[in-house]
Amino acid sequence: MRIGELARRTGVSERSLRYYETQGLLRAQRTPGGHRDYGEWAVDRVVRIQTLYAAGLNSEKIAQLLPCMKDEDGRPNEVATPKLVDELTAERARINRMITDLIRSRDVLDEVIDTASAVTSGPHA
Amino acid sequence: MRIGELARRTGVSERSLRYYETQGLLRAQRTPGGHRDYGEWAVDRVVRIQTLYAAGLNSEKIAQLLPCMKDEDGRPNEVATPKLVDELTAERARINRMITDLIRSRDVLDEVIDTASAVTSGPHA
DNA sequence: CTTGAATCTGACATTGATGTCAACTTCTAC
DNA sequence: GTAGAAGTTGACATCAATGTCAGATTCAAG
Repeated sequence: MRIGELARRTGVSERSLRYYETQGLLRAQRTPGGHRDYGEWAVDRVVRIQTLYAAGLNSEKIAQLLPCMKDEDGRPNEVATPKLVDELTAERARINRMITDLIRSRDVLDEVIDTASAVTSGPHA
Repeated sequence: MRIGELARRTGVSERSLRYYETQGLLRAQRTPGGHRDYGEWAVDRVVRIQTLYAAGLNSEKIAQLLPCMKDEDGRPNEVATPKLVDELTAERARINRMITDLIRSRDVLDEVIDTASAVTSGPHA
């Protein structure tokens, strides 16, 4: 498929897809005329990339991580080096802190929302 | 206390504390000479601000939200308007998506880390 | 062949909290 | 009162993914 279809199917802009390529996250075959040509695997790949970006990993880490993830054949292409494992462990801790924080913030929002709802619907006691 | 101490106690840079003030998030008394003078309450306030920033809320939302949060006296100063409640509900949904995503990413990291550990410690079967 | 849609590259802009630096002022301890 | 630490404002830089635009090329369908 070409970049437009991949963008549509993943919800990621063409701009970003091209950027991923420059970051070594997403390779593409080229047509004789130079247009990118992606296989079906690209959809999963882009979703993975997005998920990892959302978790606060940067391009470099993702580029190192992707080949260590299980592929559609159920096995990774590479195994993480000790150095990478260290970095990923640190990322994991950061993600845990982030989750804790998000839950705390969500609780705050819930409280404020609940309070407002209780007031606008009128005191019941 | 003055800005240096507040920065030290909260782990937030003086630069950021001044920025919070411009965003209407943190008020300060001033000494006759113009130096900021914070009460004890400021420590909690800054921690809250940080937590909300970490959850992806921007200054404007935080500024609206803070007065609706329970204070040290256990009751909010303001109640969220319906419009704000709508926005906060949207933020809540976003936060939930973010948490889901973070957990997924954490699982991925765990898998990669476990795989690498299993390999470097030698296959046991 | 032609035409319009899609894609290409490259450059520049944006965002928003924070870093950093400069020049000046205030505070505090002696 | 003086020195040095700490604070003040204002300006400019940064980061990293993404938006946007321009000009040129390719693709696909008639």
